[in-house]
Amino acid sequence: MRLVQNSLHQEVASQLRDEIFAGTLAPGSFIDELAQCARLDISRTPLREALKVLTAEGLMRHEPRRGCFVSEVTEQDLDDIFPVIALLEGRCAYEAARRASDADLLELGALHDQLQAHAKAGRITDYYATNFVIHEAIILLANNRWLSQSIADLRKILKLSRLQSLGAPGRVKQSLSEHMTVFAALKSRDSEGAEAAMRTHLTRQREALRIVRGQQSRLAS
Amino acid sequence: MRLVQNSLHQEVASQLRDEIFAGTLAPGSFIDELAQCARLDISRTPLREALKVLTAEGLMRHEPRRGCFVSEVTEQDLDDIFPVIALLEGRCAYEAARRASDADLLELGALHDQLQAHAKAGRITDYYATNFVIHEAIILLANNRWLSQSIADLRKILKLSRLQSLGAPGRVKQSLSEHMTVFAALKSRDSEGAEAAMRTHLTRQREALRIVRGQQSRLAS
DNA sequence: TTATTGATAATTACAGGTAATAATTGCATT
DNA sequence: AATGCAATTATTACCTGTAATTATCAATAA
Repeated sequence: MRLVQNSLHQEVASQLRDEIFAGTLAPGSFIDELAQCARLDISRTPLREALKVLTAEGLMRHEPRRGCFVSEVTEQDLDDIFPVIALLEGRCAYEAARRASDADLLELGALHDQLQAHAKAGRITDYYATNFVIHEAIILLANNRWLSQSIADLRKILKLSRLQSLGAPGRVKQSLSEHMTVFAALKSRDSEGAEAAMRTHLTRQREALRIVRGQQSRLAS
Repeated sequence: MRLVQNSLHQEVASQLRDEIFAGTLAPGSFIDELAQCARLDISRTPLREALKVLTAEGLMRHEPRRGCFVSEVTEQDLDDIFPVIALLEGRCAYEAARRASDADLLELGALHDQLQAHAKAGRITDYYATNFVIHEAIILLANNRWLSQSIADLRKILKLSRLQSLGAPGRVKQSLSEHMTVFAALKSRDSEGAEAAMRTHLTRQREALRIVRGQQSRLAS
């Protein structure tokens, strides 16, 4: 039996990462090392190592002799990232259509039933959760470590900006329909159809997001 | 005027990265912290911070309480990575075909003349260099920060395994021809053609590599 | 001879101290 | 009153010491 506790700097990185995703550490905010050390009750070494990790992940930006700041995601970043994720997850769908076993498709089917139920009942949070699980499942089916890694890296940046694309009017229903199209293509082992449908889904996601953000900025002004 | 010297840990990370790419630090090798500190004449803090960065980049693997090891790239990794890069650089070519100005194409033309000259003269090293510049130029023309970033992340892993695809018989000539096809598509603003040609180029690169590696492993056994 | 256990040595992980640099504030000068 | 300079403060960057853990090696028992 081997019980290797994770390094403290990993734990700290994980903790800070979650706080960034939760918005507790807001984009642009400065990280006061001593304050964080006091708050987390650790010394400066593991904190600084954690900050280096988060910086390498793109979640923070480091200015020498000045300190670390939580990264900010611009509209331009979103415009850049979404097409790339669409490309990559499209490829996942393509591969998934070729590799998925009947058992895999059965599991996916159950997930899509859930998705449909959540949509019908208006349970947005649950819809988000199941939606996430479906995307993960398709990525997993592609069975390509580096494809997954690339997507995960980019999704981390998206997560930083805490998007709420389902807030757009009618978006849940539309999203569901797109998902069902992807799934139908997977079931019929139509790899190119699955790829195209997944790309469409993510492109529409970006458009829905633009609408929501447009509303929000209009409200703010 | 603002002259911010880079942090020591960044310098160290950069130095170690170069040594990994050069093969001085071989894949799988253990990093003795004290020995490295002595060699680089620094203390343990900046070294350890650098190791965290390289680990986050995927160039090293960290085992708690055991230390850092240079990552190893398997054939499976290559099989996974190349299709993803093909996808991403294909997209770059697609975008480049739409965005390149006449001046851009003129510069690219000059680079392709160089490439052709190096190939004809059998200057493999120069061919590699110009080939690299052309890829970079096309990536830049796509004008998508995160697309570039994703490619760079993956290329770092490839670089770790010090590939020599041009060692395959006839590969230089074939590679040149593929490049000219991409360039022709760019010149005629044929974005889909450019994308397809770039994908073909990188797929063939993987095949050439497989041949070279096959020969090498046969020699080794 | 091999396996297991205990002691020793080597090395990582974390803490805290010192030095260097950037930000800030107050004062003086224009 | 505003601006520039200087002194002070705050904070990062780096170094080193100590504790904790793992690996190594020898000795003993099966």
